[in-house]
Amino acid sequence: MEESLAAFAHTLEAWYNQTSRDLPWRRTSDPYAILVSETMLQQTRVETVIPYYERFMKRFPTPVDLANAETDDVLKLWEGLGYYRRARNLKTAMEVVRDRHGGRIPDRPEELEALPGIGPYTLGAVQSIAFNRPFPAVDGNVLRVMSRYLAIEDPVDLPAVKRRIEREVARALAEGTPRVLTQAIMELGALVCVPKRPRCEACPVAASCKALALGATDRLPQRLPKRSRRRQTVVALWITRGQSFWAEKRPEGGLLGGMWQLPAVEIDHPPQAASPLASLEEYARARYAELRFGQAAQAAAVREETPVAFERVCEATHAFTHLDWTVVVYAPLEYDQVEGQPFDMHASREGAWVAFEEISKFVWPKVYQDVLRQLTHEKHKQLNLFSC
DNA sequence: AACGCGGGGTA
DNA sequence: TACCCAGCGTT
Repeated sequence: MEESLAAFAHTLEAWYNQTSRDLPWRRTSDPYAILVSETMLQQTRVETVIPYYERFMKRFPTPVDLANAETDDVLKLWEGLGYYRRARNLKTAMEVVRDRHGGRIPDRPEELEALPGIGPYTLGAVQSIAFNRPFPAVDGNVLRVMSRYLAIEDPVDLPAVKRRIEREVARALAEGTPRVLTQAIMELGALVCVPKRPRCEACPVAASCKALALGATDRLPQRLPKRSRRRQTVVALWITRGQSFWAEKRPEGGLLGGMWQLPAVEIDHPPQAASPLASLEEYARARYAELRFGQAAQAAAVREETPVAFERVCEATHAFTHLDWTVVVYAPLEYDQVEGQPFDMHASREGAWVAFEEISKFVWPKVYQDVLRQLTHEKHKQLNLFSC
């Protein structure tokens, strides 16, 4: 067993040294650069990360640069990458590094692990890749590779299975060069030991792979069943004033935290509210009345007295991991005539009139980028509204 | 242990 | 469609 694990390590490292891809974060062992790349790579593909990583490192080359940055500027560079909490945690972590570690990423595991956003995987990645220490970094790739190599039939989601794989990887790392082997296992998972139809004929450790010997590569790794997605209809408002429209900022925590959107109502299916409104247009009217005239009873009264007609101007869908959105955008038809000049918005959260030309200064979720592209397409199709 | 949290590529 | 991706934090 010891012997086969050592062979596994050496064979894989030799393969990696010959065939590995040239990726930007592999040209350095700067712990900060490794941490930035590993954070971006969480649940995110290499090809997606590369341009984000390049821009990010150019703009925030050191921990202190990131610590001193504005959160909105950090989010702007993260826009489109998803899981925006990662960006906030990374900045917060670098504030700690600036204030308590002299601006250098700490190398002690306990100090590293205490930083927000650094979990078991990222701890292992930084320790092994940046500091060349035998800490296992077990991600989806490694779970797949090791569950096949060892023919582990239990679901890899189980903590006990993950612990076993971490143990095996740690032992392998002790037999080799951690900064090489950690990346070698992941590289194997990314290029050869892929989820569907693994390319076993190209695998350097096929000869000792138990799953291949058993003909089990197609059914491994086993995973626990996924839960189904919730569905929501989002009724959003397109309220224009000249060449501007009204937008608001989402709350800092939670889904798409701190990003901008059209004023909207998110409606569950089936409805969770005690008294759901009769139609999407009713939701649009209620939200609009709230914006114009303020909350609650006042809004309800005004809603009755000053009906406004709405036009359905655009629609978009978006699938999150845990949520399905159908966004329907309504525009009030008459307010411009009713109100020939700017009116006060009783926004319950931070809001702004956004000029079409200044859309790119704000941070938008993907689905609202789609919506805004549709709504501004005719006049502005020649402009690139979203790039920095 | 279960859930919330983005977006995109692939079969 | 469904699955999965260099996962983490909260409850």
